[in-house]
Amino acid sequence: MADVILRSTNVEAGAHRADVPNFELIELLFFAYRDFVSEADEVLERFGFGRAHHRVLHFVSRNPDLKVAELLNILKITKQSLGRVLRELVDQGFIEASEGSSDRRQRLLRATPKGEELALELSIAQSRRIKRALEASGPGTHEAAAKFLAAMINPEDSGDVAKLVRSPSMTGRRR
Amino acid sequence: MADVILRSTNVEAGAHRADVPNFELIELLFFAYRDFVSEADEVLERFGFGRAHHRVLHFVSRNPDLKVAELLNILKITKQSLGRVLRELVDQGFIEASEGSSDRRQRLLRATPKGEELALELSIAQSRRIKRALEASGPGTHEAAAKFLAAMINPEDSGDVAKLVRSPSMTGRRR
DNA sequence: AGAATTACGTCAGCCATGTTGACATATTAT
DNA sequence: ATAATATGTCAACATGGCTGACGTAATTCT
Repeated sequence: MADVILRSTNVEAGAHRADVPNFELIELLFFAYRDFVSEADEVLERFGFGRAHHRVLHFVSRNPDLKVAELLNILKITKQSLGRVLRELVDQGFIEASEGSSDRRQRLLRATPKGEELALELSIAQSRRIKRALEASGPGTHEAAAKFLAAMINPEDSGDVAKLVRSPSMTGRRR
Repeated sequence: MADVILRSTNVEAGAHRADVPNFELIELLFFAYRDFVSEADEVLERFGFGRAHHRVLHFVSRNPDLKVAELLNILKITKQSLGRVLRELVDQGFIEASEGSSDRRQRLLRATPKGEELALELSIAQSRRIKRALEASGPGTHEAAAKFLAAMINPEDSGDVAKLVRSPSMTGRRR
């Protein structure tokens, strides 16, 4: 399989302690995320969906009446890219859109029961992996990991994200 | 502390505690990884490279004389996908290939000095974010985060990855 | 009221990067 | 000698990003 060789020297003579790259976490993030996102693939395949659909469905499901602009801000993609997958999700009855109450230009997105079901199935699959990982690590790992990951997020977004992660359907506008 | 409150709706009446998805970590992983990988984009753009080039260069740089098959196993992509980006990296002098000593069919990949320089620049940029995140979190976060992420990796690969990540310059052969 | 801005959608095309399948070449193993 | 292996390559296709341009309805500004 992967007979892998690693080496230690990568830091030249004058390199500062602060400049020594943390290869360990760089690589662990890569491998962990690689396997984490692939977790849902089989489920998605049953519906002819890809990872883009997963992301959209997830955040819509978690934030009922999410506005399109907010979703774009979360995903950091263009409206054209979003448009394609969102249209498929709406056409196939996983997501529905309603008119904004105060502002009728807005489309408020929410998952249908069918959409909720799929979103939940996907979340449960990914959560199984997380649960296993947390159990394999020591106590307090959950808090430490959450803190670390939250601190990895761009500070401009961390406010929104904090709100988003902890209190869904709380439409926070930014700056 | 990551004061996070999971939403209680979304879990039907009969749902087991074990089936309550960990939305917090699912979303933190998404946001953290999103910003983590985007970190290197500006640097890569200077060379007309994308994230695929980054991944290839990173693992080749970290594992001199890496075999093509090993690289494919790390990245979990097809040789055709690898071929394109690898060719560009070789053509432009960031990676060079030599004949395998014991098996002359193999191509042993390693970064050139130019390649090492770029790989290091990219790693340092990503490590700055990691360093900041660790400093913002409590002591012991580093170990906890590493443990958690390692445990998130598919068990079939975790052996390889463990070798890869933590024991540089160790010509480990397995299975 | 009229003009400007905003929220959203859409058409068209391009690019990066993944996929499958088939086939070629050299080298090594049986 | 034959088979298996390591790698490369051609061709076609899918997914999911992107930019640019333009349209429409609704809201806001003056």
